[in-house]
Amino acid sequence: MPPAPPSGGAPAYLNGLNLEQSDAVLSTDGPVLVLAGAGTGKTRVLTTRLAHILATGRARPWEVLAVTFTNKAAREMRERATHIIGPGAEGLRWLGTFHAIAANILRRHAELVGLRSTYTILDTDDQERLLKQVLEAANVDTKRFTPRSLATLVDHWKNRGWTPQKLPASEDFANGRARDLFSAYQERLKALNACDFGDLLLHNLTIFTGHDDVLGEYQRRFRYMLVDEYQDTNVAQYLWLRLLAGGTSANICCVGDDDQSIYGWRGAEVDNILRFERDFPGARVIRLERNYRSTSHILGAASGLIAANRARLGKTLWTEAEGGEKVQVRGVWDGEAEARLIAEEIEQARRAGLRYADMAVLVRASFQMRAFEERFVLTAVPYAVVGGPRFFERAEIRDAHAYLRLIQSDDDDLAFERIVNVPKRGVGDTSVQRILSLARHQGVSAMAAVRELLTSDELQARTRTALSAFVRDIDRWRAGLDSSSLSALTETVLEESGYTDMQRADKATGPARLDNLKELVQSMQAFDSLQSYLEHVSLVMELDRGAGEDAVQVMTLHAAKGLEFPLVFLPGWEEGVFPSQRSIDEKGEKGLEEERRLAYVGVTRARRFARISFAANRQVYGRWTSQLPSRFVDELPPAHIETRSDTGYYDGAAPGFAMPASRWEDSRFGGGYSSPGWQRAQRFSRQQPAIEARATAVSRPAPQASQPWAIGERVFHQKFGYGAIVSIDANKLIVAFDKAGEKKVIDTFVEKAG
DNA sequence: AGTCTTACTATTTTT
DNA sequence: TAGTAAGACT
Repeated sequence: MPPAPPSGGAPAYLNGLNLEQSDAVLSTDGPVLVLAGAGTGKTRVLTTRLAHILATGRARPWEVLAVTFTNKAAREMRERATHIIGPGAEGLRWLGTFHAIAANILRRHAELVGLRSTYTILDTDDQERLLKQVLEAANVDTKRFTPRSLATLVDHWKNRGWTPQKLPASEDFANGRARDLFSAYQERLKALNACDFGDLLLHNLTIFTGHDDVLGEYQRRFRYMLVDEYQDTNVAQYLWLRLLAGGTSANICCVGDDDQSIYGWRGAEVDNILRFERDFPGARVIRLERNYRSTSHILGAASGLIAANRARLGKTLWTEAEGGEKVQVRGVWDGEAEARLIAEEIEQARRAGLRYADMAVLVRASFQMRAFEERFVLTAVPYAVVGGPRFFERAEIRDAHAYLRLIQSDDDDLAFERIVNVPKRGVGDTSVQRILSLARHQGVSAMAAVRELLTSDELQARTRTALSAFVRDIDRWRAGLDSSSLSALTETVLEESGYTDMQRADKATGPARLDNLKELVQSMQAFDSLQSYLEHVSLVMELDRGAGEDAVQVMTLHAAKGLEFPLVFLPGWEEGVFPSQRSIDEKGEKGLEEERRLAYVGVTRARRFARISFAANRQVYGRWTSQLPSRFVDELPPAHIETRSDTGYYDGAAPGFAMPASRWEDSRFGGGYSSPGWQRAQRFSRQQPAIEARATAVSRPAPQASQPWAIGERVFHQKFGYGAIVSIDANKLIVAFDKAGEKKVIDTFVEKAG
């Protein structure tokens, strides 16, 4: 603990905060909603508030729950809190992302939902493979009903807090099989001792609502709660927070900005923030409206734009930074001309003293990036694409992880399937199916099934040799876990398995993949156990890689949230592109409002200069299309913009797009959830035990009762044909086959003849 | 088991 | 247009 502030004087960490900011920091008790507009010092308020709670002894570090959405935000909060109050902040065990904290809680109470504390967290790729198996097992046409679409749907359900039992009848997939498929998937997860991202929160809800004692323990522990980006919370997260808050007088502080809610498609419910005062009657609402980032023209343009939205709490941003350049709006002939123009302006800005890293190109969708990349390469403008394909989602990284997961545990069937024949060892599809079928019949893991099959004649000799070597390798590497470092072990595994050789043989993509693997091995040096490493990668899907170069940042508008740049380019403001046609088609007026918030986020990223542009023609997926300027261009207040059109494609007034005022019915949560939320959560809690009772600790389906075999009995085998039983040893039979001779087989593969 | 060919699809993606 | 994924073919 740092020394108490000198009596009478305000603590140093309050210096430089404006009135509203310090109000938000000092109103520690009771529910508080901080509406923090773009650039108003939100992070500073949040971290200072956290530091203040600790510094004044209101709570000890482990008694504060502080949740964020991203690992980056969590890291930043921890660093800044440590900066203010020193090492005392290190005890902040409950500062992290929703998922990381929920995963911790689930580890402690896994058995209450039928999991073991060693459960694994599946990523979206594993999730889709598993769903594919579920769909195939249920004879669903996976062409018409893709695993991916079901994955999206399941995610959506879980985001709403729905278990299969709670799934509303209105939800459908594959002609009325939604619930069955959902249930089957959950059963498979349990059998694998695994859960997906959505489950982390959902299992928490099941535990909290079914076990008052557990919930009570956490409610007492968390004396203060801080929630970042509240506008992005989904229903499950909302319920989770409500349960932990324990009542309407909790010391909960939610910080957010309804105007920056851009993840509705991910399940975020702007309504959560809009109804905070109803959820917590008597809550303090503090608005941070003084902007420290942008010039008044930029703020004016952004404010005018967002004013067209209906569903908002309303804030008026202001700044003392008067003047500056007006937001420039330009029309060009086509996408190529747009890229050329922006590349030129980048060089101009650089001659005027800006660094490349001070500039960003923010696009709606990644297909827009190509034009810029091509132009930047041509004109030697250094650039960096932020986001893009994620490191941990690359095939080679996932392969390496699959090896490690299998070394960690024989039970990881998904890992087994992924790498049993990578690199090729001559274990074909048929053999793999045979293994999995045996595993399922006996209720054991695939590895166990392999071990068993090796003692029989079921597999071809060549396959058997290959699998036997594979099993021996895995066992040997596992034995090496204790004696060598994780990164050394991984190198050994990649080398000895033949994986690196396989990549070396691939002249096209091999080198890049080998680089990635090297990087992976590098990043492992920070970990001392395989367990902790695997846990880390499943929750923190990121790798800090050397940024720092002076380069123009190219990214999507979504990726830009929370960032700021002196000069921001906003290309592609055309109807259909931005706002995205699909967004409007799918979500109507709500979708449009979210697009508008995205535009608002984009404009407010700029500190000094914002340059909006649109093209009359654009090549989309190889097809030329004519574009109209975005309705958002019309909505920009003329006083804050300056339109320039060297080509005459823009005459200052784009065709009007009079949108009828929204009359979209607010059918928020599929019925029930809407009012009042707290009572709903309580009711939800009463119903849970029924589900809980079913979640017994069965981790694999019960083995099938073994058939009563008799010596001399005639049997039929898929591969060896007819024969008679010679001897019986538990589930292994020696059968004298009419054609194939005497073979040792496993009873699940034979049936009684005749 | 590996290679070639064809068909399909294509926003945003905090964990 | 391009990139992938599944199926057919050898």
